[in-house]
Amino acid sequence: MTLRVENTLTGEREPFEPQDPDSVLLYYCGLTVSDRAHLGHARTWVHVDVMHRWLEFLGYAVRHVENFTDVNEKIVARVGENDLGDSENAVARGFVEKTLDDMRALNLKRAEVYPRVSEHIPEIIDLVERLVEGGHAYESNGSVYFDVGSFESYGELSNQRLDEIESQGEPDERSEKRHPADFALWKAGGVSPEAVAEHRHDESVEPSSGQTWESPWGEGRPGWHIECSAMSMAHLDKTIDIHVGGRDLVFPHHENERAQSEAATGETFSNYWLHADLFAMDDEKMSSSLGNFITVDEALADYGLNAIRTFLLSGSYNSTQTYSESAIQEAVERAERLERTHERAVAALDGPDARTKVEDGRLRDAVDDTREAFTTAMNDDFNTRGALAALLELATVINSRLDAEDEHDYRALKRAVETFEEFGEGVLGLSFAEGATGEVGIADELVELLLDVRESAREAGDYERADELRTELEALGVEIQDTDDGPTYRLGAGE
RNA sequence: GCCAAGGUGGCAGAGUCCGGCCUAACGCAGCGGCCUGCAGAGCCGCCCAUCGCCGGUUCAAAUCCGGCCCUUGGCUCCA
Repeated sequence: MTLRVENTLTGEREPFEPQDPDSVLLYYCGLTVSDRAHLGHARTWVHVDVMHRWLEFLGYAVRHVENFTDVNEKIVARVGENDLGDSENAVARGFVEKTLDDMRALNLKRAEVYPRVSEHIPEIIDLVERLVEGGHAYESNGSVYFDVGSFESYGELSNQRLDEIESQGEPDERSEKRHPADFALWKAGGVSPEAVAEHRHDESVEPSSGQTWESPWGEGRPGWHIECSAMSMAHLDKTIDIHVGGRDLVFPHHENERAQSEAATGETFSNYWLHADLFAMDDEKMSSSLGNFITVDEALADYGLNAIRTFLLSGSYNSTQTYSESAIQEAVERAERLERTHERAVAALDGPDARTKVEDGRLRDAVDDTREAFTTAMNDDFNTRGALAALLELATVINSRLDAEDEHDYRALKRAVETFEEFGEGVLGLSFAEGATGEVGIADELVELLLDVRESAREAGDYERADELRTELEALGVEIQDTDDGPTYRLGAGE
């Protein structure tokens, strides 16, 4: 059973075979740090994170490189705004820090490196020089353009025909370019006032033109696409196994990246191109520029890690997902079901009724079936919804068996718990750790105390008082459940 | 206009590559029952789809072929 992935380049689902059978070189086209990250970014991150985790589960050493674009006119447009910073670099730094916080909060595995454009100007210049020397690029008024006509398979990734492409880049570039589809590798001077004006949020601030660097063609800034080629080669290799990013980047960004990389090295840039589909809000793409977004930190604060990850993983990465309150609510329920079942299984495993001599065939079969179903789903182009379904089916059997029998199969229960942790936590990145959904410490002791008070009331038949306590605790985010073994509770988000 | 992805039950969303186990997965919502002082959780069961439309291939199609309609994304910054 091998992994199959949908390759944008060929348009087909093909068996995944890395160059080195033991490792995977993965480059993820990361964020332009000009604003807080939103759920759309989180969706792609979480899916790429699960890909990373699954590849490791399959035994590959994953070398994951993910850039931050910190040189960009949208960043320049925000210089001086509020207390974001008084230079392009300072603004970018602030958002990089926030973004890393968001990533950590989403429980993403760390990349090997998070290279930034501003740190790779020499590599970018080198690459542009090679392209000029190789006849794939030309200088014009201090700017350098890639000659699309010099790369015969230009347009193959995005299925564009050269004669259908109207023009790329800003209007003022047109007169400098030989072919309208040629794109900038290096741009003379700073960011133009028009470009800055287009993205400004605060008109009262003195506009900046951003940083510039010395180059063989004079002062200037790197073009948007060249960065990923340069950083990918600098930190991975000329040829990588997987290039992944959002579907909105296929053209022109990835098309150009591929063209310039392969023109420079003469070798395949990436063997597999994976694209995550977008996240929509009211049937419209969620995006910073449209302003219709929910930030990652807001979403996490409202629903918690497990619900958000479950929500984002409830469809496949390569299909569009639409935000809706009811879809999130569904994810909340699914995530809680997994959490509760895990908790219950652990309690049973550690309790006196888990016996080594008991053999529960149904539970054992269910664990085997789950592991197989989960693996099959993940190997089928990372079908996370199917993987989640497998785990939820196991949850039903676990609950059913725990309900039905007084004594439990210790070994089977242990494997079931391990399956939850290995797949649910290890692969899907959920967290079943104690206190994952709330605070621990003194709060627990206080809740225990109130539960004792409530139990006394119940024993005395004062249900009115008992229900009142339950209702009030619930409003504070403490869910009480009465069971045969006494009351239990879970800390939730509260109101 | 060109390119791409998609149209499956009230919602959400697999399955479509390799046609039959799909009388359509997992789940949310809803309904009934068990359990419970009650509630919740859990369990058992039920309800709701012939898979955008038309035609074709086939013993057999959500799955293959052709045409059409619609939605979204890209062609300007964007995961």
